[in-house]
Amino acid sequence: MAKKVRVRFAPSPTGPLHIGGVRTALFNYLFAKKHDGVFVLRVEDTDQTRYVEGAEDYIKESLEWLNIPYDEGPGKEGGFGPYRQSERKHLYKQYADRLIAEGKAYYAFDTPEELAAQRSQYEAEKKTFIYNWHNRLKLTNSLSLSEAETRERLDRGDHYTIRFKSPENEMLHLKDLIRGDIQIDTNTLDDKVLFKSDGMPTYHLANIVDDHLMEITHVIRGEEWLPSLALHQQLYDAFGWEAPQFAHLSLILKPNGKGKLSKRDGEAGGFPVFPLEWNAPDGGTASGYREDGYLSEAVLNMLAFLGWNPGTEQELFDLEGLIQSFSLEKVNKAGAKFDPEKAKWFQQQYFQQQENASLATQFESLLKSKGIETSLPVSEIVSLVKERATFVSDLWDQASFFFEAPTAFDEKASKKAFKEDTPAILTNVLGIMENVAEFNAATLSTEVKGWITSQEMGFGKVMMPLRLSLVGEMKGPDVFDIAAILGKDETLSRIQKAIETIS
RNA sequence: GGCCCAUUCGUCUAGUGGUUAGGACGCAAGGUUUUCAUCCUUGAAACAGGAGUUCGAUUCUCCUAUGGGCUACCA
Repeated sequence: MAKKVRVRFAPSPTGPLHIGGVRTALFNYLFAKKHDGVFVLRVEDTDQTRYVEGAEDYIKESLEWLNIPYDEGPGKEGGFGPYRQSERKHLYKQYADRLIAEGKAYYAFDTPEELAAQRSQYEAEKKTFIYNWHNRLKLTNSLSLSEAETRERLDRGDHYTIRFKSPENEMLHLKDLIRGDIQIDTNTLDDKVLFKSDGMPTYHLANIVDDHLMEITHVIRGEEWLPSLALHQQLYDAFGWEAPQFAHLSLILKPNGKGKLSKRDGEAGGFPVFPLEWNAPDGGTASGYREDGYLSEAVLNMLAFLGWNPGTEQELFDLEGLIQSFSLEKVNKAGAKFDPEKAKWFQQQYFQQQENASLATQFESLLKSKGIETSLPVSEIVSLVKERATFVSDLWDQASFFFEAPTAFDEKASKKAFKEDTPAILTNVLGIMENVAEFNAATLSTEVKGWITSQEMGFGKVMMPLRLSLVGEMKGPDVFDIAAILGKDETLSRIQKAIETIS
């Protein structure tokens, strides 16, 4: 029987979660649910110098908003906790020691300054500095030092790191679920630091130990980790552990220009790069999809299609549909440029599916925030202008004239619509509307249009000024629908006002 | 510089050893709406280049180019 699928999303709490990270979380979630598995959140906070207050909460809130909750993680014990690496600190050292005892790792006493000096010297000679078999005996470590000297340094408390002893002349055969087979010559690999002088493990060690201990079966992570796959595989082998299967996701790139999507691109292009608005402890801020009015379903759908597609022509998927259709084989190898326009299109699709009543509630609170109290039927207004909107905020742009009478008339439109005979025409319309049997759209329409026809006049001569009187611009739903909602008094008053203005 | 990964319309992508290379976003034109938007129809738009394998390559192999990632006691 196959092992129960367990995947993890392992972000570092160094700031807000970027949509690339969100996509990684989503793919992990989809894969887990597709295989009836477990989705684990593990916080990788081994670098104390980069820890940012609030980042962990931000990550949790983002997953919650997107409705992709973790099954196990901080606050949700599942028998494999704790789920913060800082709380697992005591676990790692013994594994590093074990590697040393078996001759697979060694102590290194070089200071960061010494290494930096080595690197710049190599660079000056146009050579590449790699801390590995070809020069490790020329550096300061337990391989180049005598046993007694190593002991002495350790005993007197010298700072040290523990490095992995990368083998010479071996060809590694790695496997990636998305990319297939990858071969690496170990001669090009360096002896990575496994354990830092501050007593914390590096990502590499902590990652392998935790994935093993947490019984992770599939590691789905960003492509930036592909180069360390060789190290990780060797670590599993060194410990004699069965390695999980790996899948590396391509990166999300800038909409135009070079490189991966960054916070700056969002600022420059006027679109969010983060799921939620972020207010950093140091005062920096960044906009988020949620605060910009996007529906979480739209963001999820949009993100899923960045680097993945179901192989059919269907593009709109709810979460359940994504779970059913998802497969790692369908994930693309190449990086995808982010397209804010397509993101908007997804939003528009989902926005149109919203119930009028639900939108009306949201619109009402927006109106309230603008200090507008109204007795008009908001739900009806929403149904009239909804198809012109993509966000709740667009509703205001499309319907503000219902709540605020026009104070000016669009210049270009006025030139076209307001002619010498316009006041006389509007006065006639005013008379018709005043005496209409029932003030509703259908009756209004019949009466006014009937009159226009009887006058053998062009429709535009009447309809354009009428719209301008009520709306102020040449936009919006059917004029008679507008008039009906506005009510008799307000409609007549606006027409009256227009007549006065242009006379 | 070294190592690794990638390359189909402007963008996201489907696809196959023989196809009119399909869809979506965006763009353009037309229609509907006597407004605007929506919506509908149509259109322009791609297999990076060069070798090789093959009767035949966009599809397989190699090289080149381009793009991306990594190259920290960061993750």
